[in-house]
Amino acid sequence: MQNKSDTQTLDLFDDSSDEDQKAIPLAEGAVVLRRYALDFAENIMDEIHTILDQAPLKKMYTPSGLPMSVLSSSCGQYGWLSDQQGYRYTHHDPQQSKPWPDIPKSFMQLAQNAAAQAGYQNFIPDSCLINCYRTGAKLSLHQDKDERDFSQPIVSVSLGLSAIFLFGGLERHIRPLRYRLEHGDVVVWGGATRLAFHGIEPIVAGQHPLTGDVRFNLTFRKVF
DNA sequence: TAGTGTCA
DNA sequence: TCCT
Repeated sequence: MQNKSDTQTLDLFDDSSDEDQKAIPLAEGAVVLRRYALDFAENIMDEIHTILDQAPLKKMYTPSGLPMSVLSSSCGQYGWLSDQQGYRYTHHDPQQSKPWPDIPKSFMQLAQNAAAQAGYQNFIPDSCLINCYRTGAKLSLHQDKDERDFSQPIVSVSLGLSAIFLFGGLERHIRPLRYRLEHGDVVVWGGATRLAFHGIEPIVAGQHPLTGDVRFNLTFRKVF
């Protein structure tokens, strides 16, 4: 870990080899499980494509009408939506007028195991947001607070192109730590950090053997 | 912050 | 108010 140039940004640099699986603490209750999902990545991508056939990726707009750069879909009992009506979870994919696809068993197992590894037992998500990041796509610093249940953690799985993850504090003014998330990395945060501000810096153009020119992210939540 | 927003 |  070291500071970068004239900013006070805390940058975590990882010097371990690519195959190393290990837990890297970001804060109290927040950890990166490095390469945790690597062995399941091909299966996960197959499942993602099956889900997206049923519930296609869609560009979302903030309640103010501005476009988000990521493309989104969901699976599970609840799917996340954003439009002029606001942020919310629904049982149905409005574009398909049918329920969101189920969360595959392998996803449930991965999410539950990762949560347990991070110290959160019995995590049973009821929603999985699927975000697709193309070149330049980003997510500004925000909190996940549309859920009802803040006692359960967030489990985030990175696939394909890497991205700089921003992990801040409970208030927006706290300068976030920056961490480069790579294919197979899983981030878990909860407890005192459940409502931490977080985001993703613009994706740098690249190619990944499994996902091509994009990054996929799965975010598991317990909404209700 | 606060908003005809996708080029404010 | 997960955008600017």
